[in-house]
Amino acid sequence: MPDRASLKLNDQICFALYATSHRMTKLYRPHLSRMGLTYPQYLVLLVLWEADGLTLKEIGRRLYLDSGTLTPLLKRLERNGHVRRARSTADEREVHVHLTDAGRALQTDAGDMLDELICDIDMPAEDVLRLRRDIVGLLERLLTLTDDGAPLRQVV
Amino acid sequence: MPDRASLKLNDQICFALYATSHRMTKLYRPHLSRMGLTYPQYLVLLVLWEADGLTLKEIGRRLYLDSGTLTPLLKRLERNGHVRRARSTADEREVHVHLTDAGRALQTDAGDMLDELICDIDMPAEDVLRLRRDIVGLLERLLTLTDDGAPLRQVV
DNA sequence: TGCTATTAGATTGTGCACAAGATATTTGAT
DNA sequence: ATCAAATATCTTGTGCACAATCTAATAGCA
Repeated sequence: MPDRASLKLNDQICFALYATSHRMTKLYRPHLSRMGLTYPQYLVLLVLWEADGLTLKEIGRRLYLDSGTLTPLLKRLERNGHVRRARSTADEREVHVHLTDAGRALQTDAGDMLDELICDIDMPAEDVLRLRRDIVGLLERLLTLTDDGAPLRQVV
Repeated sequence: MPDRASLKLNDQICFALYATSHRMTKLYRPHLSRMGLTYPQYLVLLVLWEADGLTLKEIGRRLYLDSGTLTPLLKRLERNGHVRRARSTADEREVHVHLTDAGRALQTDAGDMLDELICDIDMPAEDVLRLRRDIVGLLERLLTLTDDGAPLRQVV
């Protein structure tokens, strides 16, 4: 008979992820707050800085968020003057999201923020890169389990 | 002059943590749902299975959650018959949280769930352990920056 | 051309997170 | 003993997450 899984809190990798993710958000919060953003709003801007004018659907695909989360979030970003939402003329089901000048301008502030946070965390860049790569490895494994869309690998 | 930080979404370790944590919760959800629990409620039970009768304050310290999150969460756990809340007689400011028989009984189901999830994820135990240790290493670094909590007890 | 299925997004409802502020109890210094 | 500070919890308000459901637009096809 194989070992039973540990039920101790501090053995759970899911709790390590949960706590670390929230703590990281907490580190960003005061900086983002100064820019008038929340953390998920900042993620949307990261996406748009790379590819402006994407649809809600595509933003959601990249961030793993659905319309129930993004619709109100994008409305707040629009109300605060960071983006503009526009129905596609070609396909009126789609909503394209475009940066405003104000939204584009925040990219510089975000760069400054990241430089500062990286300095604060003060971990060897190599270690951070490796850790990110390992976490993404786990993420990809989870995606094959929960993504009912197009699983790359079938788990036996 | 040092390199500027990358603003690409997929270079952000914070996003890797964010996405992986949510995805992990998604993997737990159907199992927990069958047990009548949400993921944060399950975390509270993990704590109580290790040490029953803790105060709200101490549960919050271990999970890095404040009373604004825990008070309503514990009320739901109580409404669903998993725990009992009781003001301390010694110090009436404190609320001690005790497992009910039903709450204690869920520990067995949780063990079965974990065995199943570990099997689904199907990663070498060694890799998972190392990854958890590395994530906790980052967490502890973050705690020294935002610090108002006690560090995680390092296991193994 | 009509009908059906699919798709994109919006809405509703529940449950976290967490900041800020209120309340009640206890502690500690006079 | 008295009152100010500290402490534990509760409350309120904002903003995610996400399941479930709805609506409108489009695509596919007989």
